[in-house]
Formats: sequence, structure tokens, C-alpha cells
Amino acid sequence: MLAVGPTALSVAVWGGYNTVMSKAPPAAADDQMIMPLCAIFRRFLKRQGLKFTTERALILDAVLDKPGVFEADELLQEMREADHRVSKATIYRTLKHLMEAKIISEVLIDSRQAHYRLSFGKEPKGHLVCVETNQIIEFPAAELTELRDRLCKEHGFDPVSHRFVIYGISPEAQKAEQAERDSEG
Amino acid sequence: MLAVGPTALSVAVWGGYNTVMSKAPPAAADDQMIMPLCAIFRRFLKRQGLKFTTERALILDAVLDKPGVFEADELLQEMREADHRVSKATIYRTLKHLMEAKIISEVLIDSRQAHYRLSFGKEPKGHLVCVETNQIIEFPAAELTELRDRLCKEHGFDPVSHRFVIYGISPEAQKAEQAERDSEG
DNA sequence: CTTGCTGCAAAAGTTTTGCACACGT
DNA sequence: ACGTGTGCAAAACTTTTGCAGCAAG
Repeated sequence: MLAVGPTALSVAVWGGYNTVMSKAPPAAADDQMIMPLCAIFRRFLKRQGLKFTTERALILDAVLDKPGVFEADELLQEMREADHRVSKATIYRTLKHLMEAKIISEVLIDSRQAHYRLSFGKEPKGHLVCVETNQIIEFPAAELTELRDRLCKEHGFDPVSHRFVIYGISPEAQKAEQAERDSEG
Repeated sequence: MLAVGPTALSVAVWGGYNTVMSKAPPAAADDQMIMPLCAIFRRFLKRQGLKFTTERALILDAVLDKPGVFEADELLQEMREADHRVSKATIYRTLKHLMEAKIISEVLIDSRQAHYRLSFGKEPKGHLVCVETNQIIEFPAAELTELRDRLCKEHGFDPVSHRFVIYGISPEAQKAEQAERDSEG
């Protein structure tokens, strides 16, 4: 549903990113945020003495294309389909940098695989996961930040982040189960 | 700090578990719960047409010995030290059964490795994790169950479980960081 | 030019699985 | 006896790393 596609962005960027958009505003309204993020990443990399490469920009684009939670391999697949050849290793390396730049953050959905979400400028979200279909719904969770800060204070901790995941059975899966029971007897 | 050690339990069990403690009370006070759990697991296995083996009992013992969150490999190590030789594969297979029996549950601490906790008869807990030292503190989280049920209702989900993890820097780690800064600058 | 980056393939880490043999019921 | 469980080693999977050549600043 985004009017400005990431592809458009990367084309613009490739035109001459080395002089464009050097001073990014620290934050911006939801959709507008897409342009600056590229600059923010570039600025972050420069500050660390790192380089803003074609691959890193393409990966950022792919990330911006994801509306919700995603996995490393998903990015790889989708980039391959879009004929953007990037290696697995580079994806993992770049995701790490994007986390340090606070552009994405990790979401704990299960313990076998890392899940990420675009988090820059967004408030932390909770996640409602269907255990049957793996559907993931995000919901706002401002109250949890308060709870977090209270608990950290109680234990003398310095808060860093928090994660709240609810597991349940989605309406669709409930219907499917019911149908199965009906047909079995 | 438990008066009744798991070792004592397993010895008792080995004396003749096949006739003892067949009818376990559905729940019990905190410490008393240790005995019945063995029976509950046995009953669960029988119901599934599975067998209550030496290895499974030893693993349950090892689990009961853990006060908080633990990992599969941790169990393996500690069982080896106690000279209880059980294979990695059996540990994983048994942990799966213990989860189905609702005796333990998975806790999401990070995405590389599964973490578990004894959950039978306990209310769900939240976890406060130090990102520097990996220290884990459990805290009660009854209010989250309400929040979970409310959100599930809103989305038509059937609640199954939920997890809340807070990441922060423990007082100890804060002191260490401060000391480091002092010596450097 | 200098330094960091990429891709590849191999390594590392956890969890799963196939198989021959052992054990609980 | 039957059917399941166990250990072992290999496989499967995600993530990391070493290295030779490549590209950004």
C-alpha cells in the first residue's frame, strides 16, 4: 500500500547517493520516513568508518518493502526473485548493521530462527502469533513500556528493550479445526 | 534450596514406580508438587501409548533440579557430571514430551537456542534478562494474562500462551561499565 | 591507494533423524 | 513378543567466518 516503492528509491539513490540527502531529519511522519532512512543508514555507516555499498542499499530496500515481521532467508529469496543477487553472508552482516543503526529490531517469535521488523521511528509493538498458521498480527503495546521501566527500576536494571508475544489460534485455524472435527465425526 | 532433592525422588521412583503414585492430584502446593510431577508425566506417557523409561525419569529429575530457565545442553552437561549418561537426542526428544505434557514450557530468550522452564502449576512468568551478563530474573506477570486475553478476544484468537521478556543492563554490569570508563578516561 | 566489502565455501552451533540394538509393558 | 526408546553418527538448518579478489571513499 506504499505509494513510494523501494525500487524507485534505490534508483534515485543510485543516481548519486554520495552527495544527496546527507543531513537527514532525526525523525519524520510515517510514510515520509522511507527516504530519510536511507540517509540515516548512510550516516550511521560513515560514523562507524563503514561503507555504503550497492548491496547494503539493496538490502535496506528489501527491508523497507516488508510490512511486518520477516526472516533473513525471506529477504534472500525475494531479492533473488527481483534479480538482485546478494549473498546470504552479506544479508546477515547487513542485518546486524541495521540493528546497530536501530533501523530494524529483532522480534522473538520462535527459537530456531531470527525474526526482524522495521522499527525506526515506530513504537515497540507486541505480536500475536497463530500457532497453527504462523500468521502474525502486530498490536501497539505502549503500556508495556511503562511496565518494563517500572520492573527495571525495581531491580536496578537499565532498560534496553522488551518483547511481548502472544500465541493463540486464529479464527481461520479455529474454523479449520472445527471442520476437521465435523468430517471425522 | 529445595529440601527434597530430585535424586531422592528418582531413587524412590526406581524402587517401584510402576505401582506407586498412579493417581496424582491435579495440582499441589509449591514444594509438594515435585512428587506428583513424576506421576503426572507417567500418566501422560501412558495415555499416549509411550513408555516411562529410566532416561525419561532422569531427565525429569534434572529438570526439577533447575530453579529457573535452562537450556538443553545445560541439562546434558549436568547429567553427565552426575554420571547419568543420556544422549543429546534423548534429551531433545524428552523435552518435547515434557512440553506436550505441559510440565515445562519454552521461554524465548534469544533466537539461537531454545530455553525452557518448569511451568507446571506455576503461573506464567516474565523474564528480565541482562544483555551483558545473561543473568535472568523471573518476575510474576499476572497482569499480562489479562492483557493477552483481551487482545485475543479483540482479534478472535483463542489464547494459548504468551511471553514477555525485558532486556536491560543489570546493576553489576552497570558498575563494570563504569569501572571500565574510569580506568580508560 | 587504502580500507573495508562481497561471495564462496567451509565451519560452527543447535536440533532432528535413520538405523541397529535394547528395554518397558 | 511387541512396539517403543536409546545411542550414535550423520543430516538438516540457521548463522558465522576465513579468504581471495573487488569496490567505495
